Amino acid sequence: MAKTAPIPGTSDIFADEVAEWRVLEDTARSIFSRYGYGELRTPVFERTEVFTRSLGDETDVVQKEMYSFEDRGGRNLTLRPEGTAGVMRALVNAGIPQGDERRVYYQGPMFRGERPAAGRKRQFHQVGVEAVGKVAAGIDAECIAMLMHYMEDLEITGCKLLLNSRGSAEDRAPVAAALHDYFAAHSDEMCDDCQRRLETNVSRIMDCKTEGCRGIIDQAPGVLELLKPESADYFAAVCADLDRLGIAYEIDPRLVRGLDYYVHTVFEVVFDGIGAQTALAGGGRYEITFPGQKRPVLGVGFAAGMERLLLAREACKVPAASVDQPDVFLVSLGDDAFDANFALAQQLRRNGLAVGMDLERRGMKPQMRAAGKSGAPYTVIRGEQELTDGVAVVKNMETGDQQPVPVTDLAAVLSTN
RNA sequence: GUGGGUGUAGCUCAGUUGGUUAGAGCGCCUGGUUGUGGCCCAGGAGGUCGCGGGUUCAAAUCUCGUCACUCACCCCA
Repeated sequence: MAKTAPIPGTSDIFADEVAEWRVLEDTARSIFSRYGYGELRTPVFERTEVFTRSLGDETDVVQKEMYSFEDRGGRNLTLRPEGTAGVMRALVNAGIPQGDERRVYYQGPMFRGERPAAGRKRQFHQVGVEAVGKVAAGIDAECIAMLMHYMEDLEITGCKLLLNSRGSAEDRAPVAAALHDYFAAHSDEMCDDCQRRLETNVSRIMDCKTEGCRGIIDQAPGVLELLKPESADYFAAVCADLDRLGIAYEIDPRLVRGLDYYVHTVFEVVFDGIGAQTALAGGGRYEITFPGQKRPVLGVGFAAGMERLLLAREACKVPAASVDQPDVFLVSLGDDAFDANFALAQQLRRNGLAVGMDLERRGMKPQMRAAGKSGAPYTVIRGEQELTDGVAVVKNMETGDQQPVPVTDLAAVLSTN
């Protein structure tokens, strides 16, 4: 059994579960297209530098979570740990005319070598969107509204939208310096982790849950107050847009995202009840500079963890999507009827019907059991008598009513029911 | 990478202070006279007790190791 188990952190997804995945995918396509986003499918692996350059060399993802390998040509490749970098690479490669904008969404597997836990896999799936190019100021709020629209249609209730700003690229150094100064002054009161973060990633300290650090964090200078006036104005405009769209949000100065490319608006949708993980989706505005490109490419987007959306829907008691079931189940009495039904099944399928049938040539009882279990609303029964009469008995499995129907009319009769 | 919990039938799990043929429910198969599912009844198939050492007359049970699953830390979707 262990030998056939999938690699740790990966899983096999069977039909009943796939039905749930389809809900996520279909809903995404339906909603995102209304906002002008079309699907983009990019490779699951890229040159490693596509990720290291855009996510940032110092981020945890790049430092210890990437599945990297060398291919036969000696190229250093990496299984994508997130979707944005590859999407941006593809759009840049395709070329975006000056002053134009591209809107795409994507969906598919991502890979990170972390220790698996509830809502965290090594091969996990994200559905995300990116608006790239000349991203107008209004896109931040529109994009967030679309995400909340998605949550709503997925019937995920009780989730919360957190909002913050990182300021512009020019804000980053001064803000980090200010935070570093503040926390350095209190370093002796902080936990070991935060002392380490002080040197590696100051902003992460804001996330610390340790009792002793909380007091210090609460007194820390707010990131928003440290921003340049233009950046603060930008953030205020995004908030005003959200108010206009009727989107509820909570400004969380402690919200930090793990990737370096974010600027200005960052947001996260959080939900309690899927283990230790709380983030269902996250995103923001970003800038990525590719080798050979003079200017950074701008974008706004988000990604949602599909496994987590599934868990959240479960926690919200959303009824499971139904799996595909046959429209009709064929039951045969005797070898002649079996042979006739074997051919009939094929014919009905060509007429667009989903047809089930027991191929074991068993007795009628097991066939009827199989018919009932299949969930087919109708059963078609044929024996010698029906064959000579050129009819088939159509049985309604719910009411138990049955009627002889000419075989030539079967497809039509079953299709209308 | 660091810790905790758990590995017994296809699934969910019992298995008493180590004791010989390892159980239940669900599911599956066959029947309950002629060609009718769900309910009920009877019977049946199915297990290297995760794997490998050790202790013992005797190990599913104790011990060590290992692997897997799982939860949490870290971090994130």
